[in-house]
Amino acid sequence: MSMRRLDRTFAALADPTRRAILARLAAGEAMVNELAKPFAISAPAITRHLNVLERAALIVRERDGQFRRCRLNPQALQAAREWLDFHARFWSESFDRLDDHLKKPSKPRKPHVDREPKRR
Amino acid sequence: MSMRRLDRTFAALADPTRRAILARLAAGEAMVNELAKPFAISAPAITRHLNVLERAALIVRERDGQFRRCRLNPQALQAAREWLDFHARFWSESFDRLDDHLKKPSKPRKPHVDREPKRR
DNA sequence: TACTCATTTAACTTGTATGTTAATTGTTTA
DNA sequence: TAAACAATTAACATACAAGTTAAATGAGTA
Repeated sequence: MSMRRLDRTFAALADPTRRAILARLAAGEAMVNELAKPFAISAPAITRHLNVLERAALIVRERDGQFRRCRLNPQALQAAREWLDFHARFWSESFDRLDDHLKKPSKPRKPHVDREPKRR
Repeated sequence: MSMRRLDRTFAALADPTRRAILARLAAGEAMVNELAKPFAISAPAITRHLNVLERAALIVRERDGQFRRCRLNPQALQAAREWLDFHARFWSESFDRLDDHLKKPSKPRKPHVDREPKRR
């Protein structure tokens, strides 16, 4: 799995407009102008969001006469899901180990640091 | 769940350096200089990545003497996981419906007549 | 053909992300 | 106390993200 592909997937998901577009497409295919309706941004801005989603392989576009039909590519979420699922589990295990360690320290740690990190 | 929080989480995950830092931290706590070792970027750049991760609540930092100890916050992945899991399932259902639609046009179905696959 | 509609591209503006080096803060140690 | 070390902040450069308006492209229709 390519790092860049994950980069693109996560970056595409980091925008609320794009997540909303994906949520709409989950209910079924749609044309660009329908996807644009809920948003107060220009048509070119929508086109750019769709470009980002397409480059991330999250959607597919095809011409349909005068229109352009958009639909989801459900496989594209998989890589991101796998990364998250794997790490979520791994993190929990890491924390279980930390718990054990804190409950039964094999040797005394440094004394408690009673200081907050400095805030600016 | 807040949109902005998801924004921050996904944006933080969109960078390979930050994902590598998280992967390292999954193996256990670490000080900043240890986290910085694998990367050919300056210390301030690492600090900025850690700031992004902290603002996304993916990590926690605390001073430990001369050092600063970093560890994961495993809960922070949850919102992103939930979004992805929900949508991944929803997308699949969406595709199942599409399949049904393609396989069962309005006329009574004829079980052994297979339609051609979707055109590209 | 000319007109209209859907969408994209071009050109530009603005804000944010990511990196740098130099200086600063806070802690440990000689 | 002075020097060394860890990490951050300051100040700056550059690249990219995301929005705008105006023009171009491609398809349907009078």
